[in-house]
Amino acid sequence: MTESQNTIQIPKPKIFSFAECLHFLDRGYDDCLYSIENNKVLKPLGIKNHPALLEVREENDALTIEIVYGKSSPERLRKATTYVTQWFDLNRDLAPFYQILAQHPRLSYMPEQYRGLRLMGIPDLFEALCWCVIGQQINLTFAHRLKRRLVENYGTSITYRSKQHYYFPEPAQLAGLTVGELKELQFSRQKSEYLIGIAGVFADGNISQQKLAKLSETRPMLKRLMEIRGVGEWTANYVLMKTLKRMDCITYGDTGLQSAVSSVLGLNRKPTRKEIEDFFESFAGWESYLVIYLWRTLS
DNA sequence: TTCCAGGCAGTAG
DNA sequence: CTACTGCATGGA
Repeated sequence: MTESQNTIQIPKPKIFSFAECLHFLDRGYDDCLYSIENNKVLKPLGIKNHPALLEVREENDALTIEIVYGKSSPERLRKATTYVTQWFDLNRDLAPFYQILAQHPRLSYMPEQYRGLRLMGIPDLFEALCWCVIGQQINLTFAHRLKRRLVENYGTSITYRSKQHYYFPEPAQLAGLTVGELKELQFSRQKSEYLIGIAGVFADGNISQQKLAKLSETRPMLKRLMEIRGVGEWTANYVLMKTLKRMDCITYGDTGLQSAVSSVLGLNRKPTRKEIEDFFESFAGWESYLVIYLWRTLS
């Protein structure tokens, strides 16, 4: 590898559709943390003090990552590869999941219909938790608007081709905010308190992605997360599937999930917790993916 | 106008 | 344990 090289290719896994993944990223909401144009994704890479902008695109049998802004090096290309691999969940073999789907009386259409859709992650735990709090109990359009205000006010950015590309703010940047400052951005008092509190425990090192990962199993991770004020069962399950890639998470209470399950079961009402548990029973070890695929039926 | 959205914490029984 | 309520705002 030469010093000037600024691209690297990742072989595509067996069951993978870049188009399905892009469909998720670009399903009509205004996300401020990446941008999509001509089937290419632009994303600032989270290496502190060394800003870089990645472009991810599909080329033949590979995903190509190009560092289009900032210095490239073998080390940074390695980090970019790790990041994209987590983001697109490239190291997972979906065949066992598709086998279960194929046997399901109502979901056997999914392996074909949504073939290659991956669990698109949020590799950073702090960002994932904040995003959950922002999204709690409000519609997704408004949630994206709130996130953009937060990011544009308190995050750093790089400018590339006269467009700004933002990093999510660091915990320390949000920990010092006041409720009043966030209320000016139209955050509710409750959301403001939750966000500032979460930023505080991250800034203090009280909790971290590494510490959480050391708990090694889903249940203690859920318990630990739910000790944080503002983090309930929905949020804890959401971040475990999106950030730590736990495969056995069900976002109970999620209105979208309830609506999808209700529709599949033909209930005409909200499913009970037990009905959701029963529905997921044959998907042991793939619950998170089933949630993602059920959400896919809604968009 | 009314209802509710990818919830949570607090309270009452 | 379950059931209920207040929170806050904008979309549909």
